[in-house]
Amino acid sequence: MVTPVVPRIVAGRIAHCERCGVRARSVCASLPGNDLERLASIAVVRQCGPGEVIMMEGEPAAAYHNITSGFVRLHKSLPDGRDQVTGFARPGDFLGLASEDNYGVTATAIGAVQLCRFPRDRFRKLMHALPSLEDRLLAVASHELVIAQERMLLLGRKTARERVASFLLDLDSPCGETGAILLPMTRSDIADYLGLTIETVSRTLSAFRREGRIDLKVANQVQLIDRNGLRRIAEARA
Amino acid sequence: MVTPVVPRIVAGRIAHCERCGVRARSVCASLPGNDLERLASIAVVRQCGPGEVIMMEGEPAAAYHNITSGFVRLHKSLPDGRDQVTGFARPGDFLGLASEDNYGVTATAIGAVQLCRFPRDRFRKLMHALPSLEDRLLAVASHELVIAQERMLLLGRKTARERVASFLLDLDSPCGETGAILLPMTRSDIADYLGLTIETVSRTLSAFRREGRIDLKVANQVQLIDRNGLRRIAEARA
DNA sequence: CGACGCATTGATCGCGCTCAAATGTCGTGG
DNA sequence: CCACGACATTTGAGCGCGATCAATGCGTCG
Repeated sequence: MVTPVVPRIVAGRIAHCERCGVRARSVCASLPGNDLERLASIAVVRQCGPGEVIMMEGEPAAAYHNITSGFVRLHKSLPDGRDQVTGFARPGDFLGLASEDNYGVTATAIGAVQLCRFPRDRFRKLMHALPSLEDRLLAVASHELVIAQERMLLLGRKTARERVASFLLDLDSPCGETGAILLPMTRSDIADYLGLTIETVSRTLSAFRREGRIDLKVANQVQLIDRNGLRRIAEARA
Repeated sequence: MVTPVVPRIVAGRIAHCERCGVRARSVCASLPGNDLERLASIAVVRQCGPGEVIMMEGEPAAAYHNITSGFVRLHKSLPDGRDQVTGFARPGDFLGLASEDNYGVTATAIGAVQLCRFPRDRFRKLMHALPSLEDRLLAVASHELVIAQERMLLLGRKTARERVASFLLDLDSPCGETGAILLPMTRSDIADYLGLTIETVSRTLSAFRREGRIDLKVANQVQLIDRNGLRRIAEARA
């Protein structure tokens, strides 16, 4: 078994922020040492298995969460089962911001997930005491809004090819320029993210492979070959 | 000519917040009298004609805006002209939140628009000095995110009938239960908002009229008749 | 009046969905 | 090691919703 960067912590125990591998990427980065301790004091570490629901659309927003390891699917559903993934969350991402009194989306663990849970009231009180934390949250929320607007353009106006190309390029940057992209999510997740069906996603990936734009070693491992070509497709240029 | 609720103010003049008709609806509502004056001191009133661009996607985010009268179209475009309206803004709404260093969307005046312009740096400085203002902005951003997620579900997964029904019901509440809904935007705006074409929007509205769910007195005046029926369609129930 | 812009309606097309089958992948147990 | 089943992915065939192309209606303004 591979040793994770983040040390395994028993669920329910207090977080050890100073050793946390995602601190630099997360909202916690805005806090100096002693303030970080105050945040840590209200955090509870939680473990989730694959498919486990972290928070449920429509239910009272009891807590905020910060992912320390694993991937999470954020999604909304229609009564007949149609599902729209609004986003994927990675280690360091903050969940629950998109809430008023009730959660707006459901968060489901894709694989094993570890996160810090902050009870809503205590977190909000602390946020008011720590201006740099609120600053950071506003920045995160604004950034999420920009992402959301980009996704509306994708969902409302882009073709299947453009959607899949955009998706591949979005995944590209965080994973670095070398090596293949590892997809933590299934075709079904991707389809629900892009507003398509699994078949269309699969067909489009196969087409990109035939055209020499990508290489599919295994189903969940994509190597980008012709980034510029994909970029042209994604942005609908030429 | 109809006298507007908000007194006409010459462009470039300082705002008169205490007389402002939209104060209760906007971010300014979070501020007590003397703080409001500080905000007013950095505000510049601006007038825009129909079609005028208030801010442009990709350009440096030089200022925030608060609409005091008129309607605004927020949208993103693809190089080939395809356009996605990410939202409509009404009096009291705050623009520019969805920005990092550059604007993420373009804001275009639909009719005549009047707004308060806050230079970015001065506004951010003031925001840090006035916690209740930053609080309010975070609340606004969170709310916008919830709206955005709902729209992703609509754009990614709903049928044309479901989209149009959702649109009509969304417009319904702010306009009250009685009388017809006045649509300030064109069919083209609605289509770009719903990820459809003008023809499909028009056909769907006609279908709803034939089915006795709505009444179309004139093209931009819709009377909802069967709200429950529309609700069933919008939510894809039964 | 005619010209223009916006909305509606009609006819046809095509992208992406649906239904169906084949193929691949992985874990489990003989 | 292979046989087997469960499940994810790929591929194929045909269809339908919404787009496209085109014509008409309709209100406003010069």
